[in-house]
Amino acid sequence: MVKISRKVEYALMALQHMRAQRPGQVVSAKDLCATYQVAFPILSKVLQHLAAAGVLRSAQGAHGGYRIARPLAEVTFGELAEAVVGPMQFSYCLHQDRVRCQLAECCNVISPVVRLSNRIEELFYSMSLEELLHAEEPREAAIRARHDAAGRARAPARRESAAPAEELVWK
Amino acid sequence: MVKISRKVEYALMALQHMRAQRPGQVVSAKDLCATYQVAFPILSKVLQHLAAAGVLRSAQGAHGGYRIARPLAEVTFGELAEAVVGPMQFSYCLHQDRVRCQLAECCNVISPVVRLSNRIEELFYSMSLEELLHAEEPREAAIRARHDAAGRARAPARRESAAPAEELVWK
DNA sequence: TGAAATGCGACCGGAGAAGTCGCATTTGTC
DNA sequence: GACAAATGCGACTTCTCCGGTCGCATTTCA
Repeated sequence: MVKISRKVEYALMALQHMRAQRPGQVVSAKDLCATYQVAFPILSKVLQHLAAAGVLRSAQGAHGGYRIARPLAEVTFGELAEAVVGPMQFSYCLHQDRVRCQLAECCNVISPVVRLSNRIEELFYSMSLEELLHAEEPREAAIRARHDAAGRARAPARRESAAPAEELVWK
Repeated sequence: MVKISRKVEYALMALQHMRAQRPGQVVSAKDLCATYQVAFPILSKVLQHLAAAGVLRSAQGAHGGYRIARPLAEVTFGELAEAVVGPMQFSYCLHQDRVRCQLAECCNVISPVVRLSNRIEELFYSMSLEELLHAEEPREAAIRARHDAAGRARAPARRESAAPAEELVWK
């Protein structure tokens, strides 16, 4: 009855990855897809939503990509979820106009359901992404390392030698 | 991404109703359906699950029905949800054998997802039904009163006069 | 000018939830 | 003993939403 949306998992995966990059380092959706075996269009859309919500910053064009826009300690899980899957509707009861809930006339649990929804919402908006993603497990570090090595092999020291990484920072 | 299942709402409705009955008073599924405009088979199944979980006690046969088996302060929302919709699966990650998650090989968010799931589970198992249903709103009291009045009209003082309510308590 | 990236909207298929049907079983009452 | 009223339970259907796909526009670097 409570399932974390796949899109939210993808968002966490992307942020977990970016969190460990050098500051200002850009990661393209394509790269992330290759590393984590996710279909491009869907991960792409997730990243776009995160960018629209101000969690990521995007850069179009060649050598574009995404990077973290705000410290993850300042972003809550609730914000992330809402950015990726839209406003939360915990219950049929709570539809704005209540038009979808045919029980409205005789419902005796509106206040309990509201109470419950509030508790869940509080939880989500009290957890920062930093708290959630902290303490990367060895397994997770290994995956990222593998990805980074592959990236260097594919584009041998191009960015690193031709231009300092700092030039990739947005102005 | 988090929606309270309709069945859980039905369970809360039934408990909210029974909570206000006299101790030992039996309520039939049919009566509840009539009051709250819920299809009989589905509400019936919800009540059966609650009975199987020990939250309600059922009595078959004529004048049978359901009543609350344990003080609601001792039953958590988590128990209720699990009874009604089965064991919670917060994420694709967490399937026991992990066979359903094709990302397992390269997933870098297993620990965050577990952390998140635990927080939600803690919340659900820390809320008692008493806490959730307490302080019935005027609106909810009115609905129950309407139901009770209708019940007395349909079966005029039969149980009340012929036998004390206490005789309906399970032995 | 072309390649590489994001941005975005329309569409499709499948899993799971909600709801339906039908029948067996139990129990009180006449 | 027969009947009525209730729960018990499993198989089936219907529908909604989510994950995923496709295609094209736009931006930017070299």
